Amino acid sequence: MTPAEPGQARRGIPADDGDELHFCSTCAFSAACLDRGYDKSRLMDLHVLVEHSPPIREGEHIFRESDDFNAIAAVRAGTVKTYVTDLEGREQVLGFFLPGEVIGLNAISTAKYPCNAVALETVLLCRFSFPKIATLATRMPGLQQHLFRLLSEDIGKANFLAGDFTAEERMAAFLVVLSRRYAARGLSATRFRLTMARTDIANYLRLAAETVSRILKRFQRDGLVRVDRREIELLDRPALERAARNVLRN
Amino acid sequence: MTPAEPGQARRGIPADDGDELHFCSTCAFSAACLDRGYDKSRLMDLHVLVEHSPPIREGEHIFRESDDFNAIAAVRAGTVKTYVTDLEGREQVLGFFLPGEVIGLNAISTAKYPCNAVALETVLLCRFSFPKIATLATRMPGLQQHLFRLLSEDIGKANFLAGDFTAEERMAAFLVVLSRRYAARGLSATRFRLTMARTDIANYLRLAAETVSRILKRFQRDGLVRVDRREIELLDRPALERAARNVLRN
DNA sequence: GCGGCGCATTGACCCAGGTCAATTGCACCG
DNA sequence: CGGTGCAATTGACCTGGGTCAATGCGCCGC
Repeated sequence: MTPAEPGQARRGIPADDGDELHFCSTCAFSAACLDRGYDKSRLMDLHVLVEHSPPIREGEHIFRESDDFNAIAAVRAGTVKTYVTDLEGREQVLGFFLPGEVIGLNAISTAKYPCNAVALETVLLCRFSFPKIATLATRMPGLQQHLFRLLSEDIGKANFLAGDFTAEERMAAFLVVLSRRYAARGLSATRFRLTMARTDIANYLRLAAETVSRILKRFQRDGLVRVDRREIELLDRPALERAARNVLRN
Repeated sequence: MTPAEPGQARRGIPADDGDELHFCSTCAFSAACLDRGYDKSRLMDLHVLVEHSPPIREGEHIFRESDDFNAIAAVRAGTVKTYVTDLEGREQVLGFFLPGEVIGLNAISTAKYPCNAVALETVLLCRFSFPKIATLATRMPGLQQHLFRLLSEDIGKANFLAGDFTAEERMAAFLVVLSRRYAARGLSATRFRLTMARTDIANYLRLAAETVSRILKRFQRDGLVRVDRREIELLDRPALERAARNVLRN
């Protein structure tokens, strides 16, 4: 079972025999199901089709480009990086996935994973066979709705990288978004660990690693953040939000 | 009813009274339903929940940012541009939608349209109430699958803009993709009309309009294309594909 | 403690593409 | 047919951020 995380209660569904039907607290589907009431027999269905992965160690791949698609997965612990490599073998980071987030959604259309996914630290997953969860969704409208929403959300996330923003705007937005995502999981919004290397951040933001260094240094000089190796503390959140406002638009 | 288009047969489903249940030939859902066999009563359901829009003239909006989301729509004719405006009022073009393509999918997650959609020429739509089509999808697994696929596809399209590509790569990829999309609709892959202004292309590709001009001119000088106002002919498709290979990765 | 490794930082330089300012050219119109 | 207006083009110049090369620094094994 998932270790309890700071600031977040473990979720469980009382079954009528007094036992509890446990969902891992970070699983992206537990909240959806709990929020809409449930039909116990169907939650059982959902529970049964989950497969909790053994720990995946740093550097190990979860799937590779053009592998057959069969399952989506919610990250339970750790960080997953997705990337593609271009024809010259250069890596292009597509995204980072934190606990509670779902990987593999972009594989549905082609039935092959269109990118690689690798663990940046020890990772635990909940895997869901996609055919099975889709079938189940036909009987659980709430689940279907949740899947539609997850997919739709990911379309919107594209804008983050798509705009022609300055290096500073990108970096600020990256930090603010990370902070929000950690906060949504009940972790600190102001102090957290950058679990990815500078080169990965740079690559993701379509910047040079050198630029990331320089911008972080500038942010630190201006009192926006304090950085120590991979630990970061956001000191002036409003200023960061302001710097990111064109990217985040709210 | 939709006027027949060159190179594409009109689709119809024979009903047992000898009459035909017509789907507009460009509607994104007709193919999905026809390809998987059908249950006539349910196709009727789908047919009934379609609302064919009256013509929307150039410059008219289909929806605006933060409008309540209620329907997705397949483009039947014309081109739709989606865009957002940043805090300084500058426009950011998110995409162009040609006949057969579906707009509004990125609105599902928030229940509000996250962008504006405007007609670039006279546009005809098939609107589908989203709650209704979602409900219907629970009874038509093929339709649900199709919706999942459409959504998943749009996630992938993001990469197109996300990479750090050169102006030349972007422009070449834009032309190749347009060509493929027209070809998929049975139109010419080598001669077509750029239905959007240069500034829109530039904005979409995150380039300056001047750069688009210069690149098109360079392509023309090198014999890759012939451009006349908004008409374009692709003369050296292999060279364009080569120029776009890093973006398209295949 | 020492050497080596890999990530991160810093500095010097350069260039793709942005910006600004004209100019062209098509379309529409009275 | 000249005038008006907007999109597109062209040229001159500038700069954000990339590239390259060197250096720093925490960490690990020995």
